[in-house]
Amino acid sequence: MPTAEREISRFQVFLQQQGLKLTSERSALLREIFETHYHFEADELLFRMKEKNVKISRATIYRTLELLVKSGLVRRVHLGEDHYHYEHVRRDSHHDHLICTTCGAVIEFHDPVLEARQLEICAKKRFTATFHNLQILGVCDACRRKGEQPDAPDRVKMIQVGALNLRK
Amino acid sequence: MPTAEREISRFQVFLQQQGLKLTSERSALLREIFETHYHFEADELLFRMKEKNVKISRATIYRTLELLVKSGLVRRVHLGEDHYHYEHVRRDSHHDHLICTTCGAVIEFHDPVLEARQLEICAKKRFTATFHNLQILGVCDACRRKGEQPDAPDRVKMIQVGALNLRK
DNA sequence: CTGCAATTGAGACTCTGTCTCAACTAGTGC
DNA sequence: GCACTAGTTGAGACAGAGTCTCAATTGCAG
Repeated sequence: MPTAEREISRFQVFLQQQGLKLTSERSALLREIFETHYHFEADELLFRMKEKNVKISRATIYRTLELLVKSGLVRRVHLGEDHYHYEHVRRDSHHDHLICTTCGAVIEFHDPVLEARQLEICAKKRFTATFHNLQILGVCDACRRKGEQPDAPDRVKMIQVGALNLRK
Repeated sequence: MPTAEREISRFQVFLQQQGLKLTSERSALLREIFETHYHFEADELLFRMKEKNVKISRATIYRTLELLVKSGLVRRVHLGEDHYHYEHVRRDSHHDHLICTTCGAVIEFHDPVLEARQLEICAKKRFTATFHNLQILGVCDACRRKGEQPDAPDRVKMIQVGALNLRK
């Protein structure tokens, strides 16, 4: 469903509020982001734009991503361990991530009970939360079935290999 | 309480299991880490070692930190937004972080209810969790009291400034 | 005490992300 | 519609975190 138009107009409103302009580069990027699913990285975006013969510089990508994060249309998430990852925000559907350290799979989930408890904790500490970020690292069902090595040294090696996989 | 000796021997056991060696550099680093409280960064460690006239290269610091993370003596955490932060693990006292985006303060907390719920979620998804990482971003009590600007444009600016502060 | 595998340091390298500045536009006001 | 100007762009230099290489060194098993 290539309906990035709604998001583009939301972005335009945001830009106008800040006295900024909607350029062709910005809308091209937004279109690319909202036509793709799930998570992406800044350099991946640069590559995809090049592939489509849309000329756009790295600086502009980073600058636009910053604006998109501020506008709330895109969210920065920590997935693997490395650098930033981004995900577009369709509605206000917040979710967290289970990350398989063996195959790198990312499973999204949303749990109202968890969210509510977090707010309770913040209230107790007189902390005004604006955002949170939860990753649970471990082994997904598929990977667990494949390799069932129980002893300690092997497990360490497995984590090592998993980390490498994560870095793509 | 400068009792890094217990951790050093735990590390040695780990190293031996892996067929690795305990060098003077490694124990010096471990001592430094366990004599300090709370969070630190790799380059900060490099600087502190230089200050103490303990010669140790950047490569060795990174290599040792990797081993320490694998051994479970040190944990990698995402604090601000940038790069890695580390914290030593005294016992198995896991905790999460509230991070003030205005002043950069880090408040640790631990909540068994939250942990239990996370395990329930993993069980439901047939995911075997080994570790998790939760940061709640927001404004701490002190910062909230200081600046009480309610209107929208200012809030955006505040978040912007907060992000800058975080980067030290 | 010896041999050798593991480790170290120095510095080159990579990668992500930021900054600069001259050239270029969006879009407001006329 | 046109001109003006503040905001934007691209190219590439730059910065900082982290990794890699390789020759020299060292821990430690035998």
